[in-house]
Amino acid sequence: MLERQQLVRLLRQVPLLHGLGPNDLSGVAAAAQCREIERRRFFFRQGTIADAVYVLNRGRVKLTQSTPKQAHVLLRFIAPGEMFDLTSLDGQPYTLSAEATRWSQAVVWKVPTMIALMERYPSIAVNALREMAARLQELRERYRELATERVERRVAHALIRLAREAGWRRESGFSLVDIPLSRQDLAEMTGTTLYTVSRILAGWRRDGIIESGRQRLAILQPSAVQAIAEDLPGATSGDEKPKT
Amino acid sequence: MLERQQLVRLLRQVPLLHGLGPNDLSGVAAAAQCREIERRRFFFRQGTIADAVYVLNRGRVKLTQSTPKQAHVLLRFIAPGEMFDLTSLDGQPYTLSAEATRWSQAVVWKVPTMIALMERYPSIAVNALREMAARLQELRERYRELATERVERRVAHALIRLAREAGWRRESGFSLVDIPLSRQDLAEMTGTTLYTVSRILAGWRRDGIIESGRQRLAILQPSAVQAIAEDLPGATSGDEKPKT
DNA sequence: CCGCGTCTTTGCGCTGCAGCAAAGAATGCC
DNA sequence: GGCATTCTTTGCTGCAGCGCAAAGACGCGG
Repeated sequence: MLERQQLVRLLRQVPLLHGLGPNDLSGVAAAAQCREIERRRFFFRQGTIADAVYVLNRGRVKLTQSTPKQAHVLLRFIAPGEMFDLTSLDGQPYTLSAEATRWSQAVVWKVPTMIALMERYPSIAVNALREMAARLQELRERYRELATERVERRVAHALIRLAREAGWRRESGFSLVDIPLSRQDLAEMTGTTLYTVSRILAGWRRDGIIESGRQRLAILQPSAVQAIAEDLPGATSGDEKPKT
Repeated sequence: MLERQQLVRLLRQVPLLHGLGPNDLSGVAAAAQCREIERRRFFFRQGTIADAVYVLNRGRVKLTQSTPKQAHVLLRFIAPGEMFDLTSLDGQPYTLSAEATRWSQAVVWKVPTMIALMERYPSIAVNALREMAARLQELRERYRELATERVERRVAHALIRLAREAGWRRESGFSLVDIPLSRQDLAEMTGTTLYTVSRILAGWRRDGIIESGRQRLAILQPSAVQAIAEDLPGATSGDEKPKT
């Protein structure tokens, strides 16, 4: 658990609370609770009542949605400082689950508390809007991809996003060390199957574009991945497409 | 154009402004502008700077996103009273286009103006958050569908949503009269092609589930559409699926 | 009322990808 | 260190749905 002072210092880094002065922050901190959970445990699960707003402090969280018949979709990862996607302010159930991919710590406000804080410090609400707008934007983009692009390109896009959000720059390219990322995960991010993902990655590995192992992945040639994601020349997947 | 009084009366119906008193509303109205456009014209287009927040007053608006290579995705329709999805508060370009499907009128605030209003009347910001959360929720659901369900079921879901948002109840079922809805539109909503949509609708028409013509569509048996959308018994598409 | 443009239908061939199955790797646990 | 578990790879088969082509229906404007 955290001391008040420590908590305030942390909250200063949180985009949701940008623009608040030290006194304000202290008030906001006073209304917060703190939760820590182990790897593979859930901050909340789809179906339970959405009664709180979460901001991740340390660790890494995976937001997923699942269907009655056990098909899962991986929506996004949350990095420290980010707010978990909020689903409802009206006591509806969560429509997604938040699972820690490793030990994680989050700051939590009850929904009515947070609404009161927003009424008192409107810039919190505006910050939240910004963050929601950005999420909506990204999801729309992925939706369009899913509707219009083939699998290989979607996987390439997924890697680019992951590298941006959680990639460590190395001598050559990026490695995605922060997140244990299985083929299954990638499949659930891109709307395909683990088999197809495995085949695609195998191809890229043969071409020296990536390096990959069990739950690990490194991008050796970011530009090549980019080329596959867009429709640039230099895409390697076998057939060249001669422009007429 | 509208008189101030008339505008205030209209704004009273707008969810975004719920909770504001008459004086507040008058102030909000004073900061607003009004735009009217013809069918097939755009309130704004993807790529131009997002400098305003829109609330539809009368008419019907279609939000679409398109790729460099002319593939289009139909994100949603906006009904009177609804806020257009906001894409950015920071001077980024719009990532979608807003086209009137018929003569439409919208109330418009410049982004900095709206932010100032939100700082002054925080409940506007909270209302906006609610609306954004709902959008995000729906989009997530559609994303999951696109990733996990087959085309026929996605189309059924699209019809259900349309009926809820814009359907007129008739003796039997619903007719979707408000929106000229082509096969192409439905395809762009569900991530498929107009051919496939046409074939699916033809099948349902044979089964008496719907009635459809050029840009028109009526649902005769809502429960049958529901049955296809979920996996209920009574789905008609040829093969029964005997539960083992 | 005719002709033209737009929307819709349907036949047909093709392919990207799903989805078993089964054989490897890598890892963790006792 | 060895066994069990979990993750990955890869061959093979099948089919849902894409997408061309061409004909038909509808509705609008003149």
